[in-house]
Amino acid sequence: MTHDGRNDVLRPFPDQRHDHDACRSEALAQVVAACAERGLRLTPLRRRVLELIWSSHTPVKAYDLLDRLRREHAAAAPPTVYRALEFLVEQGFIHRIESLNAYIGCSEPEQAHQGQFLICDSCGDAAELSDPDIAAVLRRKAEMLGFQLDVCTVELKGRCARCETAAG
Amino acid sequence: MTHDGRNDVLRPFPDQRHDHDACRSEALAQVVAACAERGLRLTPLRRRVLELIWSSHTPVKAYDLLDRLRREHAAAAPPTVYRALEFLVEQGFIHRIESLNAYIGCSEPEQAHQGQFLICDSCGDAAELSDPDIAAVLRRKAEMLGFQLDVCTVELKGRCARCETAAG
DNA sequence: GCTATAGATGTAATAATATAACATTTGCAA
DNA sequence: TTGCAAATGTTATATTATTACATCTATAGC
Ligand SMILES: [Zn+2]
Ligand SMILES: [Zn+2]
Ligand SMILES: [Zn+2]
Ligand SMILES: [Zn+2]
Repeated sequence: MTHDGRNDVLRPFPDQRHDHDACRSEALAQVVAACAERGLRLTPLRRRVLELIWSSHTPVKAYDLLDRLRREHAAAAPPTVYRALEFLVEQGFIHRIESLNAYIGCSEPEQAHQGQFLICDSCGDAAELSDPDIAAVLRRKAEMLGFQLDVCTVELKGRCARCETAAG
Repeated sequence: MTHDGRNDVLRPFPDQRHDHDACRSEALAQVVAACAERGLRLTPLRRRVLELIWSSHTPVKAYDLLDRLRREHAAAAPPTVYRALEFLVEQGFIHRIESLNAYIGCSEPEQAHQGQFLICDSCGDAAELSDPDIAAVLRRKAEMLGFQLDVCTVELKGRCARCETAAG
Protein backbone atom coordinates (compact mmCIF):
# COMPACT_ATOMS: atom_id res chain seq x y z
CA MET A 1 0.00 0.00 0.00
CA THR A 2 1.44 3.35 -1.04
CA HIS A 3 1.53 6.58 0.92
CA ASP A 4 0.32 8.79 -1.88
CA GLY A 5 -2.60 10.05 0.17
CA ARG A 6 -5.23 8.03 -1.68
CA ASN A 7 -4.73 4.34 -1.16
CA ASP A 8 -3.32 3.86 2.27
CA VAL A 9 -5.96 2.24 4.45
CA LEU A 10 -4.61 4.14 7.43
CA ARG A 11 -5.16 7.46 5.73
CA PRO A 12 -8.49 7.31 3.95
CA PHE A 13 -8.80 11.09 3.76
CA PRO A 14 -7.07 12.38 0.65
CA ASP A 15 -4.57 15.13 1.29
CA GLN A 16 -5.17 18.61 -0.06
CA ARG A 17 -2.84 18.36 -3.02
CA HIS A 18 -3.54 14.87 -4.24
CA ASP A 19 -4.19 14.37 -7.91
CA HIS A 20 -7.93 14.40 -7.81
CA ASP A 21 -8.27 14.12 -11.58
CA ALA A 22 -6.74 10.69 -11.06
CA CYS A 23 -9.36 9.81 -8.39
CA ARG A 24 -12.14 10.78 -10.72
CA SER A 25 -10.85 9.13 -13.83
CA GLU A 26 -9.95 5.93 -12.01
CA ALA A 27 -13.47 5.73 -10.59
CA LEU A 28 -14.99 6.47 -13.99
CA ALA A 29 -12.91 3.80 -15.64
CA GLN A 30 -13.95 1.22 -13.05
CA VAL A 31 -17.61 2.14 -13.52
CA VAL A 32 -17.31 1.96 -17.30
CA ALA A 33 -15.77 -1.51 -16.93
CA ALA A 34 -18.44 -2.66 -14.47
CA CYS A 35 -21.23 -1.48 -16.79
CA ALA A 36 -19.68 -3.32 -19.73
CA GLU A 37 -19.41 -6.47 -17.64
CA ARG A 38 -22.99 -6.23 -16.32
CA GLY A 39 -24.56 -5.13 -19.61
CA LEU A 40 -25.68 -1.78 -18.19
CA ARG A 41 -26.05 1.48 -20.04
CA LEU A 42 -23.91 4.26 -18.66
CA THR A 43 -25.78 6.95 -20.58
CA PRO A 44 -24.31 10.45 -20.96
CA LEU A 45 -26.65 11.69 -18.23
CA ARG A 46 -25.69 8.98 -15.76
CA ARG A 47 -22.05 9.40 -16.59
CA ARG A 48 -22.24 13.16 -16.15
CA VAL A 49 -23.97 12.86 -12.78
CA LEU A 50 -21.27 10.45 -11.67
CA GLU A 51 -18.56 12.88 -12.82
CA LEU A 52 -20.22 15.72 -10.94
CA ILE A 53 -20.38 13.62 -7.79
CA TRP A 54 -16.70 12.82 -8.22
CA SER A 55 -15.82 16.50 -8.50
CA SER A 56 -14.68 16.30 -4.88
CA HIS A 57 -14.61 14.06 -1.81
CA THR A 58 -17.45 16.04 -0.26
CA PRO A 59 -20.90 14.44 -0.44
CA VAL A 60 -23.11 16.25 -2.95
CA LYS A 61 -26.79 17.05 -2.56
CA ALA A 62 -29.31 16.17 -5.24
CA TYR A 63 -30.40 19.74 -5.88
CA ASP A 64 -26.80 20.96 -6.11
CA LEU A 65 -26.29 18.33 -8.80
CA LEU A 66 -29.45 19.55 -10.47
CA ASP A 67 -28.19 23.15 -10.51
CA ARG A 68 -24.89 22.13 -12.03
CA LEU A 69 -26.57 19.85 -14.53
CA ARG A 70 -28.93 22.57 -15.70
CA ARG A 71 -26.03 24.75 -16.80
CA GLU A 72 -25.25 22.29 -19.54
CA HIS A 73 -28.60 20.56 -19.94
CA ALA A 74 -31.61 22.86 -19.76
CA ALA A 75 -34.15 20.01 -19.63
CA ALA A 76 -32.82 18.71 -16.33
CA ALA A 77 -35.47 18.42 -13.62
CA PRO A 78 -35.62 16.66 -10.24
CA PRO A 79 -36.49 13.27 -11.77
CA THR A 80 -33.52 13.58 -14.11
CA VAL A 81 -31.17 13.70 -11.16
CA TYR A 82 -33.02 11.28 -8.90
CA ARG A 83 -33.22 8.64 -11.62
CA ALA A 84 -29.52 8.86 -12.29
CA LEU A 85 -28.81 8.69 -8.56
CA GLU A 86 -31.08 5.69 -8.19
CA PHE A 87 -29.22 3.84 -10.93
CA LEU A 88 -25.82 4.71 -9.49
CA VAL A 89 -26.77 3.75 -5.94
CA GLU A 90 -28.40 0.48 -7.03
CA GLN A 91 -25.24 -0.49 -8.85
CA GLY A 92 -23.02 0.50 -5.95
CA PHE A 93 -21.24 3.19 -7.99
CA ILE A 94 -22.11 5.82 -5.40
CA HIS A 95 -23.36 5.72 -1.83
CA ARG A 96 -26.03 7.76 -0.16
CA ILE A 97 -25.08 9.41 3.15
CA GLU A 98 -28.33 9.22 5.08
CA SER A 99 -27.42 11.73 7.74
CA LEU A 100 -26.62 14.38 5.11
CA ASN A 101 -29.14 13.59 2.37
CA ALA A 102 -26.17 13.54 0.05
CA TYR A 103 -24.24 11.28 -2.28
CA ILE A 104 -20.59 10.35 -2.62
CA GLY A 105 -18.65 8.32 -5.15
CA CYS A 106 -17.76 4.80 -4.14
CA SER A 107 -14.06 4.21 -3.87
CA GLU A 108 -14.38 0.54 -4.89
CA PRO A 109 -17.21 0.46 -7.42
CA GLU A 110 -16.18 -2.77 -9.11
CA GLN A 111 -18.41 -4.77 -6.85
CA ALA A 112 -21.32 -3.50 -4.83
CA HIS A 113 -20.81 -3.49 -1.08
CA GLN A 114 -21.68 -1.58 2.05
CA GLY A 115 -19.12 0.82 3.39
CA GLN A 116 -18.76 2.87 6.51
CA PHE A 117 -18.20 6.59 6.34
CA LEU A 118 -16.11 9.08 8.23
CA ILE A 119 -17.43 12.58 7.68
CA CYS A 120 -15.49 15.66 8.68
CA ASP A 121 -17.70 18.39 10.14
CA SER A 122 -14.97 20.89 9.48
CA CYS A 123 -13.97 20.45 5.82
CA GLY A 124 -17.01 18.46 4.74
CA ASP A 125 -15.02 15.68 3.13
CA ALA A 126 -16.04 12.09 3.66
CA ALA A 127 -13.96 8.95 3.47
CA GLU A 128 -15.18 5.44 2.94
CA LEU A 129 -14.00 2.49 4.96
CA SER A 130 -14.69 -1.12 4.13
CA ASP A 131 -13.60 -2.31 7.48
CA PRO A 132 -14.02 -6.02 8.11
CA ASP A 133 -13.84 -5.63 11.89
CA ILE A 134 -16.74 -3.20 11.92
CA ALA A 135 -18.74 -5.38 9.56
CA ALA A 136 -17.95 -8.46 11.67
CA VAL A 137 -19.04 -7.00 15.00
CA LEU A 138 -22.29 -5.75 13.50
CA ARG A 139 -22.98 -9.16 11.92
CA ARG A 140 -22.15 -10.91 15.17
CA LYS A 141 -24.42 -8.71 17.31
CA ALA A 142 -27.29 -9.03 14.87
CA GLU A 143 -26.91 -12.78 14.81
CA MET A 144 -26.87 -13.02 18.61
CA LEU A 145 -30.22 -11.24 18.59
CA GLY A 146 -31.73 -13.38 15.86
CA PHE A 147 -31.88 -10.35 13.62
CA GLN A 148 -31.56 -11.12 9.90
CA LEU A 149 -29.23 -8.32 8.87
CA ASP A 150 -29.62 -6.68 5.49
CA VAL A 151 -28.37 -3.08 5.28
CA CYS A 152 -25.82 -1.46 7.60
CA THR A 153 -25.68 2.31 7.78
CA VAL A 154 -22.56 3.48 9.60
CA GLU A 155 -21.82 7.19 9.45
CA LEU A 156 -19.25 8.66 11.80
CA LYS A 157 -19.03 12.41 12.24
CA GLY A 158 -16.13 14.29 13.66
CA ARG A 159 -12.97 16.03 12.57
CA CYS A 160 -10.48 14.56 10.14
CA ALA A 161 -6.78 14.39 10.97
CA ARG A 162 -5.99 17.16 8.51
CA CYS A 163 -8.48 19.61 10.07
CA GLU A 164 -7.53 18.51 13.57
CA THR A 165 -3.88 19.32 12.81
CA ALA A 166 -4.78 22.62 11.15
CA ALA A 167 -6.81 23.65 14.22
CA GLY A 168 -3.74 23.00 16.40
CA MET B 1 -31.68 -9.46 33.51
CA THR B 2 -35.19 -10.78 33.17
CA HIS B 3 -36.81 -12.54 30.23
CA ASP B 4 -39.96 -10.47 30.19
CA GLY B 5 -39.40 -9.42 26.60
CA ARG B 6 -38.27 -5.91 27.44
CA ASN B 7 -35.06 -5.87 29.37
CA ASP B 8 -33.03 -8.83 28.24
CA VAL B 9 -30.08 -7.55 26.25
CA LEU B 10 -30.31 -10.60 24.01
CA ARG B 11 -33.90 -9.78 23.05
CA PRO B 12 -34.14 -6.06 22.50
CA PHE B 13 -37.29 -6.38 20.42
CA PRO B 14 -40.36 -6.36 22.67
CA ASP B 15 -42.69 -9.27 22.14
CA GLN B 16 -46.17 -8.69 20.77
CA ARG B 17 -47.99 -8.94 24.06
CA HIS B 18 -45.67 -7.06 26.36
CA ASP B 19 -47.15 -4.43 28.62
CA HIS B 20 -46.45 -1.42 26.51
CA ASP B 21 -48.19 0.96 28.89
CA ALA B 22 -45.36 0.04 31.24
CA CYS B 23 -42.74 0.92 28.58
CA ARG B 24 -44.32 4.28 28.04
CA SER B 25 -44.87 5.19 31.64
CA GLU B 26 -41.41 4.05 32.69
CA ALA B 27 -39.85 6.21 29.96
CA LEU B 28 -42.03 9.16 30.92
CA ALA B 29 -41.10 8.84 34.57
CA GLN B 30 -37.41 8.75 33.72
CA VAL B 31 -37.75 11.84 31.55
CA VAL B 32 -39.70 13.67 34.23
CA ALA B 33 -36.94 12.84 36.69
CA ALA B 34 -34.19 13.91 34.29
CA CYS B 35 -35.93 17.25 33.64
CA ALA B 36 -36.29 17.90 37.33
CA GLU B 37 -32.63 17.11 37.85
CA ARG B 38 -31.47 19.30 34.95
CA GLY B 39 -33.88 22.17 35.61
CA LEU B 40 -35.66 21.73 32.28
CA ARG B 41 -39.27 22.42 31.48
CA LEU B 42 -41.19 19.40 30.28
CA THR B 43 -44.10 21.50 29.04
CA PRO B 44 -47.45 19.86 28.19
CA LEU B 45 -46.56 20.05 24.50
CA ARG B 46 -43.16 18.43 24.89
CA ARG B 47 -44.60 15.83 27.19
CA ARG B 48 -47.41 15.05 24.77
CA VAL B 49 -45.03 14.70 21.81
CA LEU B 50 -42.94 12.32 23.87
CA GLU B 51 -46.04 10.28 24.78
CA LEU B 52 -47.05 10.10 21.12
CA ILE B 53 -43.58 8.91 20.15
CA TRP B 54 -43.81 6.28 22.87
CA SER B 55 -47.15 5.04 21.53
CA SER B 56 -45.21 2.18 19.91
CA HIS B 57 -41.71 0.86 19.20
CA THR B 58 -41.99 2.00 15.58
CA PRO B 59 -40.15 5.22 14.70
CA VAL B 60 -42.61 8.05 14.12
CA LYS B 61 -42.40 10.72 11.43
CA ALA B 62 -42.69 14.40 12.27
CA TYR B 63 -45.78 14.99 10.15
CA ASP B 64 -47.52 11.95 11.60
CA LEU B 65 -46.94 13.44 15.02
CA LEU B 66 -48.29 16.71 13.71
CA ASP B 67 -51.48 15.05 12.48
CA ARG B 68 -52.05 13.35 15.80
CA LEU B 69 -51.25 16.50 17.73
CA ARG B 70 -53.71 18.57 15.72
CA ARG B 71 -56.59 16.36 16.81
CA GLU B 72 -56.23 17.66 20.34
CA HIS B 73 -54.46 20.95 19.72
CA ALA B 74 -55.70 22.89 16.70
CA ALA B 75 -52.85 25.42 16.78
CA ALA B 76 -50.21 22.79 16.09
CA ALA B 77 -48.03 23.56 13.08
CA PRO B 78 -44.71 22.20 11.80
CA PRO B 79 -42.61 24.35 14.14
CA THR B 80 -44.68 23.11 17.09
CA VAL B 81 -43.55 19.58 16.39
CA TYR B 82 -40.02 20.30 15.26
CA ARG B 83 -39.30 22.42 18.33
CA ALA B 84 -40.49 19.70 20.65
CA LEU B 85 -38.44 17.14 18.72
CA GLU B 86 -35.38 19.36 18.89
CA PHE B 87 -35.69 19.65 22.65
CA LEU B 88 -36.23 15.93 23.12
CA VAL B 89 -33.33 14.96 20.83
CA GLU B 90 -30.95 17.46 22.43
CA GLN B 91 -31.71 16.04 25.84
CA GLY B 92 -31.34 12.47 24.63
CA PHE B 93 -34.98 11.63 25.46
CA ILE B 94 -35.57 10.46 21.90
CA HIS B 95 -33.32 9.56 18.98
CA ARG B 96 -33.61 10.48 15.34
CA ILE B 97 -33.34 7.61 12.87
CA GLU B 98 -31.55 9.24 9.96
CA SER B 99 -32.32 6.61 7.39
CA LEU B 100 -36.08 6.92 8.07
CA ASN B 101 -36.44 10.62 8.89
CA ALA B 102 -38.20 9.43 12.01
CA TYR B 103 -37.96 9.53 15.78
CA ILE B 104 -38.04 6.90 18.49
CA GLY B 105 -38.09 7.04 22.26
CA CYS B 106 -34.80 6.40 24.00
CA SER B 107 -34.82 3.32 26.15
CA GLU B 108 -32.30 4.79 28.62
CA PRO B 109 -33.12 8.50 28.76
CA GLU B 110 -31.59 9.17 32.16
CA GLN B 111 -28.31 10.13 30.60
CA ALA B 112 -27.72 11.22 27.02
CA HIS B 113 -25.79 8.76 24.89
CA GLN B 114 -25.51 7.40 21.38
CA GLY B 115 -27.22 4.14 20.61
CA GLN B 116 -27.27 1.76 17.70
CA PHE B 117 -30.52 0.74 16.09
CA LEU B 118 -31.92 -2.46 14.67
CA ILE B 119 -34.85 -1.69 12.40
CA CYS B 120 -37.19 -4.38 11.12
CA ASP B 121 -38.24 -3.85 7.49
CA SER B 122 -41.15 -6.18 8.06
CA CYS B 123 -42.95 -4.91 11.18
CA GLY B 124 -41.34 -1.48 11.31
CA ASP B 125 -40.31 -1.75 14.94
CA ALA B 126 -36.88 -0.58 15.99
CA ALA B 127 -34.77 -1.60 18.95
CA GLU B 128 -31.97 0.32 20.52
CA LEU B 129 -28.66 -1.22 21.47
CA SER B 130 -26.02 0.47 23.58
CA ASP B 131 -23.42 -2.05 22.67
CA PRO B 132 -19.97 -1.39 24.07
CA ASP B 133 -18.28 -3.69 21.54
CA ILE B 134 -19.72 -1.73 18.61
CA ALA B 135 -18.85 1.57 20.24
CA ALA B 136 -15.34 0.32 20.97
CA VAL B 137 -14.53 -0.88 17.47
CA LEU B 138 -15.76 2.41 15.99
CA ARG B 139 -13.70 4.43 18.46
CA ARG B 140 -10.65 2.29 17.78
CA LYS B 141 -10.88 2.59 14.01
CA ALA B 142 -11.42 6.33 14.17
CA GLU B 143 -8.46 6.72 16.45
CA MET B 144 -6.21 4.66 14.16
CA LEU B 145 -7.07 7.09 11.39
CA GLY B 146 -6.50 10.21 13.46
CA PHE B 147 -10.18 11.00 13.21
CA GLN B 148 -11.63 12.89 16.18
CA LEU B 149 -14.92 11.05 16.57
CA ASP B 150 -18.01 12.91 17.66
CA VAL B 151 -21.32 11.38 16.51
CA CYS B 152 -21.85 7.74 15.52
CA THR B 153 -24.88 6.86 13.44
CA VAL B 154 -25.40 3.09 13.33
CA GLU B 155 -28.67 1.91 11.80
CA LEU B 156 -29.07 -1.75 10.90
CA LYS B 157 -31.94 -2.82 8.69
CA GLY B 158 -33.24 -6.32 8.31
CA ARG B 159 -35.82 -8.61 9.79
CA CYS B 160 -36.39 -9.08 13.50
CA ALA B 161 -36.47 -12.54 15.06
CA ARG B 162 -40.23 -12.36 15.56
CA CYS B 163 -40.93 -11.59 11.89
CA GLU B 164 -38.30 -14.08 10.74
CA THR B 165 -40.04 -16.81 12.75
CA ALA B 166 -43.48 -15.76 11.55
CA ALA B 167 -42.28 -15.94 7.94
CA GLY B 168 -41.11 -19.50 8.57
C1' DG C 1 -48.32 41.45 44.22
C1' DC C 2 -45.76 43.91 40.16
C1' DT C 3 -42.87 43.73 36.33
C1' DA C 4 -38.91 42.72 33.38
C1' DT C 5 -37.20 39.09 31.02
C1' DA C 6 -36.19 34.78 28.89
C1' DG C 7 -38.13 30.98 27.13
C1' DA C 8 -41.96 28.83 24.89
C1' DT C 9 -45.53 28.89 21.59
C1' DG C 10 -48.41 30.89 17.63
C1' DT C 11 -48.59 31.99 12.83
C1' DA C 12 -47.47 32.61 8.00
C1' DA C 13 -44.56 31.83 4.56
C1' DT C 14 -41.15 29.32 2.26
C1' DA C 15 -37.11 26.25 1.60
C1' DA C 16 -35.27 21.74 0.77
C1' DT C 17 -35.82 17.00 -0.47
C1' DA C 18 -38.22 13.51 -3.11
C1' DT C 19 -41.81 11.06 -5.91
C1' DA C 20 -45.92 10.20 -9.05
C1' DA C 21 -47.91 10.03 -13.40
C1' DC C 22 -47.98 10.19 -18.02
C1' DA C 23 -45.87 11.65 -22.65
C1' DT C 24 -42.04 11.17 -25.76
C1' DT C 25 -37.72 9.58 -27.42
C1' DT C 26 -34.06 6.29 -28.06
C1' DG C 27 -31.43 2.00 -28.48
C1' DC C 28 -31.62 -2.43 -29.75
C1' DA C 29 -33.29 -7.01 -30.96
C1' DA C 30 -36.39 -9.91 -33.65
C1' DT D 1 -38.20 -2.27 -40.49
C1' DT D 2 -40.77 -2.47 -36.76
C1' DG D 3 -41.87 -3.29 -32.09
C1' DC D 4 -40.59 -3.21 -27.38
C1' DA D 5 -38.28 -1.94 -23.24
C1' DA D 6 -35.57 1.36 -21.19
C1' DA D 7 -34.45 6.07 -20.69
C1' DT D 8 -35.69 10.72 -20.63
C1' DG D 9 -38.95 14.83 -20.74
C1' DT D 10 -42.54 17.30 -18.45
C1' DT D 11 -45.77 18.76 -15.06
C1' DA D 12 -47.43 18.45 -10.84
C1' DT D 13 -47.33 17.25 -6.17
C1' DA D 14 -45.82 14.99 -1.81
C1' DT D 15 -42.82 15.04 2.09
C1' DT D 16 -39.61 16.97 5.28
C1' DA D 17 -37.82 21.04 7.54
C1' DT D 18 -36.71 26.00 8.54
C1' DT D 19 -37.09 31.16 8.83
C1' DA D 20 -38.97 35.18 10.69
C1' DC D 21 -41.57 37.63 13.47
C1' DA D 22 -45.56 38.10 16.79
C1' DT D 23 -47.53 36.78 21.12
C1' DC D 24 -47.94 34.49 25.32
C1' DT D 25 -46.34 32.59 29.87
C1' DA D 26 -43.62 31.31 33.84
C1' DT D 27 -40.85 33.06 37.13
C1' DA D 28 -37.19 35.60 39.50
C1' DG D 29 -36.13 39.92 41.56
C1' DC D 30 -38.18 43.80 43.29
ZN1 LIG E 1 -9.52 12.72 -4.90
ZN1 LIG F 1 -11.62 17.86 7.57
ZN1 LIG G 1 -43.23 -1.40 24.65
ZN1 LIG H 1 -40.24 -7.36 12.72
